[in-house]
Parts: sequence; structure tokens; C-alpha cells
Amino acid sequence: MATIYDVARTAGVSPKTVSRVLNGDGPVGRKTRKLVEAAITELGYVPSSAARAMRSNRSGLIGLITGAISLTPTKVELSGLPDLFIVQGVQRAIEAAGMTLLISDTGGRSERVPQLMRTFAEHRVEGLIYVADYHRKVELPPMPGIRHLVLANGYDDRGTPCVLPDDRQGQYRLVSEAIARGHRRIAYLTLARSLDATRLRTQGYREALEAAGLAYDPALVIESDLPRPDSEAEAQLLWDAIDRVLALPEPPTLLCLGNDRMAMRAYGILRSRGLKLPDDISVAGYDNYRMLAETLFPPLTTVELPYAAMGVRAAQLLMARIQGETEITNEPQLVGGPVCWRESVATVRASHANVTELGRNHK
Amino acid sequence: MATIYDVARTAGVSPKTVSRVLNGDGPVGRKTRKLVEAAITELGYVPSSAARAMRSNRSGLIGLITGAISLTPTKVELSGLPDLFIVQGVQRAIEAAGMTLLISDTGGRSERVPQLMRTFAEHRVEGLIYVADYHRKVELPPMPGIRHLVLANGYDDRGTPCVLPDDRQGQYRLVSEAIARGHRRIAYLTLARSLDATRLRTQGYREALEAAGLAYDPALVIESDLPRPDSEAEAQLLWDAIDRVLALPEPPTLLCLGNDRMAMRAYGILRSRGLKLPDDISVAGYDNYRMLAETLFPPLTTVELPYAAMGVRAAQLLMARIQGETEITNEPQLVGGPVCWRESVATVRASHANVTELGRNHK
DNA sequence: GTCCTTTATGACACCGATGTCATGACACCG
DNA sequence: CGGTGTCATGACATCGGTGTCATAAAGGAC
Repeated sequence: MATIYDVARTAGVSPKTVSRVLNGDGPVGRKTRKLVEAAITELGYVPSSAARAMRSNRSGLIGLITGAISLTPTKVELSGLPDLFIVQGVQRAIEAAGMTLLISDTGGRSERVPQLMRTFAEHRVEGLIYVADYHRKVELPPMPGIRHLVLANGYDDRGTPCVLPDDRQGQYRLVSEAIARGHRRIAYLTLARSLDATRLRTQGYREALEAAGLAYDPALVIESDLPRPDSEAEAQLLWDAIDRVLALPEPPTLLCLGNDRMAMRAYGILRSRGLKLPDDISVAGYDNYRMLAETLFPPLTTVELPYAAMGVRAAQLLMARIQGETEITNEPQLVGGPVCWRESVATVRASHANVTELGRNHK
Repeated sequence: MATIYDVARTAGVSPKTVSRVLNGDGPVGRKTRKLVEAAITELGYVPSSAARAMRSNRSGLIGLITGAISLTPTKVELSGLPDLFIVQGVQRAIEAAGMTLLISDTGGRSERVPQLMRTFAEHRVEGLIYVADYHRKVELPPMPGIRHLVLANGYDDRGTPCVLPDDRQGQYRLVSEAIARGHRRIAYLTLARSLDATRLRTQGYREALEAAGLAYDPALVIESDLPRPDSEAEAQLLWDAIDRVLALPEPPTLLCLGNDRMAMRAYGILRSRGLKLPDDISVAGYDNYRMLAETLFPPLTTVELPYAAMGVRAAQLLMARIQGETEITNEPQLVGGPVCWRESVATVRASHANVTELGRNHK
């Protein structure tokens, strides 16, 4: 591969002049510039980032880690992998800034982290982004030699800068808009209560009811998904929850599910009870996992988890720190996603609205 | 960050001696080694790969590109993204070999490829892996400065080494095992005929029938999926195809679908016709897209696309080339995946088997 | 004791960029 | 015409490792 010396010799100038042409520092005569550019093209010269990095002490590299990483051993989750969109977002923003991304995946084995960190250190990454597989608290091991760290989809209690989905707002918007379409009895069949997402979305659910002057009915909110060894046992929980809300004196007109996967199961369960979607009952999910949401019939109304945007934001946050910008808060950056309105949620006619009043008194 | 000179000074030796301790070339006295190791630990020294790369002319970096890349503009496909598993496989194999992966994604815009290639060239990657989004022929632009190239999930007509899923064998196994479970009339509702996967899997389907002495009935094989602007129009194709095979004089006992997404649609369509799965009719997919296959009820029998294994194989192929191994074929490397047998395919009782004979004569 | 080999270590150059400083050629001003 | 400033360019050192070669000390054979 050609070097700057080859270019200099071909163009009949000094290496430093070639460097000036490349970087635009210092003045270069017009004829000289042409000569150099011709030589570069002729030789197919591409500057070596290794040499540049060594001289400038700036590698232009950003590290990114996905997968298990915490100190405490965690069970392997099937889920994961939509975080790919976070990575794509990071990639885009990093690249736009002229930097390059080094990506590593622990593959669920967090004991490999020290090894990965060492590799990053050898390459002198200027910053590191850790992408969690779902909205959660993480506990990172000490990372010697890492100057800047940003968490995406996760947070810790050490004030590390982080980017999180705005789960509260997402559920709030979904429920608010559903109310605007006439729904008054809205069930919320949640993911595991222990998840941050569940806590925040439940809060958003309640706030939306409150803003509309509707009473909160605890009977409509049921934890309906817990990790189980087999898929069928998981589905059973949801089955029971749906049974319970449908048996209420004033059954819901809309079921909000903890995620699109649960919504997909709900389709099957509701149909097996002879209900037509969305005429007899409406369904909404969360995540906008498009492979599911768009393929289901009817297509699923859901809230988008703004993964790509979160990735972009995380990258920008990191770049700002690297460039030493001072006025930066450590507050979690919340990123909201739009509600994707599809046919699984019907507009309720006025007659149903009357039911609402009953529903309010019900409490 | 500490340098080898800092370590040398702290240990009271020359930099070269530190280098010897690090790399294990040349002899080092026991006491000296201890001194040096203590200094390394004390300073938290990590050697700079940039400096090392410059001297040795070996970067230890492998480039990987995903997403659109061909010369001819392609429409953006929703699908994509299971290729994440290919990337994970590559990652694992590359890392095991002590190298580091630079990953870039075109995000569907192949006009960005030259820019990505330049970045790779600047970092002096020793080889490049291109990961296609589905089994397909690709047309790569010229890649100056790339010494070694391997295609994963794609192939070209220039004999570039490549790794492909063994689609023929996958469908062959699925159908063979289904026959072993008593199925005699097996429909195959395929993806677009233009896809390589469809051609190869159809071949596997026919060979399995042939091996079992069953006649091939063209009425059972229907192209049932074509890219359409909206999801509903796509589903309509499948709906019609299912109508047609169910209306046959000898309807099939098993529907093989082109992928798991189609299988998911088939569940809905079959149930809307009042059929029970798998008692009235069996269904099988392809891909082992677990989010679908395991969540569907009943869980879906499908063929695994061995993405992770393909990634590992691609990485190994590339490493072998980099190390200059000579006896390497350019034959496509076919990687087979297992059939994941789940409850969506029933075992057919003998009474049904009689139907088979009719089926054979039917042709 | 001398010679030779082996072991342990250091001096120095080099990889390919770029920062610093010096130099030469002009142009302009008084 | 000499002084001053700008423009264009090159010589040289430097970043952090490693390959080459030299050197010194230790051990063994005669």
C-alpha cells in the first residue's frame, strides 16, 4: 500500500506538502496541489489511520458493547436483539462525525468483558457506549482506560450519562389517544412488574386516565407476563389475565399489552373465545416490532420504541463529552416514540361511551 | 496513557526488554521479567495497537459490511436484520483468532459504500466480509485496497469465496421427516419464485418426494408471496393460494410455507376457515425466526437458517485466506441447519396414509 | 588462561503520518 | 534599495512500538 512518501516522490514534493494538501492546513500553490492530487489518484493512496492516530493521539474510534455485561450473573433472555436498531443509530451518528465504531458482543457471557475492554484499550477508543438489551439498571465493572462512557437503554446509580426510552410518555400517548377515540374501559396487561418499563408505563397509563377524568380501576391492570421455561406456561398467564378482565361487570373495550409479542398471543386467545378484532375488542401492543405488528391481522396498533433515535442520541452525547463540552447534564436523556396507529384499535361509538359512566362509578 | 517507555523507566530496563516480555520473543532473565511485569501492572500499561500495526504492517482488523451494497439499486426490504446472527458468528470466530471487527452498515443506501470502503482502507483491514440480507446474488463494486473478501449469505459470478445456507437440504429434511410422520399430500406455498432460496428449496421438496416414491403434484406448489406495498395485499396472495390447495380433490395434510412470517399468516387464514391446528391441518415454516416460531400457538415446526454457523464459517474462510493457505477451493460453502420440530405438525394416522395412494395416482 | 558459545540486554533505526521551525521567493512600502 | 510581511515549501523530530545488530557477562571445553 502506497505511503505519503511514495506520493511525495511521485509528485516531486516533500511529504509535508502532501500532508498539507490532505489536511488543508498551511498554504499550497495551485500547481503543486494539482501535482499532488494526481499522484494520490495514480497511486490510490489512502492515509494510514494508525500512523495518524499515533502522531495525534486521537484514534477516531468509538467502542460499543452489547449483551450481558453486569457484575451480577443474569439469566439469558431470549428477547434481546432489537437493540440492533440502537446500534444502527449509533453507527449513523458516529460515522457522520467521521469516527469509526468498534463493536463487540458479549454473547451473554459477561466474563468476557475484561477481554473486550482490553481490546478497546489497545485500540485507544476515545469513548464507549454500552447498549443494554432492554430498559434496565446495569452494573458495570470498572473500566480502566475508558475516558468516556454512555449507556443506551440502561442506567446505573453512579450518574453515568444515559439514554432511555420514555416509557411513561409512550403509554400515556397511547391511552390518551385511545380515550379520544371513545374508549373508556382500558385494560393494561403488563410485563413483569419488576421491570422499569412496566413501572413507567403503568404510570403513563394512570396519568392518561387522570387527564381524561377517568377513574383508575386496579382490576383492569394485571401483571401477565413472567419469564417461564417454556412458551406455553408464559401464555397461560396471559390467558388467565384475559379471562379475568373479560369477566368483569364492565369489561374493557381495549386491551393494552406489555409488548407486541403478548399482543400476538392475545390475538390467538381472543379469537379462540370467538371475539372479532377489532369489532368486539381492540388490542394494542408496545415496541412496534414490525415483523409482528405489520404481519398480524388486523395490523397492530403499538408504541414505537425509538431505538434508532436513542442510538443517535447516545452517540451525540458521547461525542459532546469527548469534545469536552462542559455544560452537560447527567440527567437521563428520555427519547419518546410515536404511537403507530393501525387497525387493531377501533373507534368506539357513542353508545359505548355510556358504559364509561358505569365504569367510573364502578370503582 | 502509559507507554512502553514509561514501563521501561519504571522497571529500570530498556523498552526493547519490555517488548520482549510482552511478546515472548528473545530471552529475559527471571528477575527482569518480574520487574517489568510489576511495572506494567502498576502503570496499567496496555500496548498501542496503532504503533504495533505501523511497525508490523498488520492491523489485526477485519471489516464487515451489512445492508445494501450492490451496484444496481435495490428496493428497500423490510426483512433484513436476522443477519445479526451472522454478524455474531463472525464476531465470535474473529475474536477467537485475536483479531478485531470493524462493522459498518449501509442502512440500505449503497451509495455510501465507497465511503465505508475508504474507512476500512484507512484502517488497513486485512480482509472484508460482506453479509447479504438474504440468500442472493450480489454485485460488488470494485474494492481497491481490499486484499481478501468473503461473502456471507450471498454469492457472485466472479468466484468470490462465499458461505450459503443449504436451502435444498433444509427443505429436503423437513419434507422427508414429514413423510416419515405419515404425510403424503404436502403443499409448498413458496416465497417469490425469483429467489434462489425458492428454487433450491423447491428442488429439495421434490427430491424428498422422489426419495419416498411420492409423485410430484404441481398443483400443490404455489408461489404465494411477492413484495407488495402493503401487508394486506401480500396476505391476499397467500389467502388465495391456501384456498386453491384446500379445494383440491385430495387436499394436503401439511402446508409448508416459504418462511415463518408466511406461516404466521397461514395460522390466521386457516383458523378463519374453522380449521384446527394441527389436528385438521399441519403447518411448517422456514427460518426458525424464534420470536414467531416459539410464540405462535401451537409452536411452529420450521427449518433453522444456520446464521451463526454461517458467520463462523465465513470468518474461518477469511482467516485461512489471510494466512495465505493455498489449498482452498472457491466452491460455495453450504451450511445446513436442523429442522426444529414443534407441535404445528401432527403425525398422520394410517387412515390418512391411504389418501396418499390416491394422491399418487392423482398426478 | 584463552577461545567460543549461549544468555541477557541495550542502542538505534524504522514504520507513516504531522507539528515546529527554517528558508527562499516575491510583493509592497517608504 | 533595504526592510518587512506573506506565501510556499522542506528539513527534522516525534508519536510507540519492534526488528537488527552490537555488546557484555556467564559458562564450558581445551
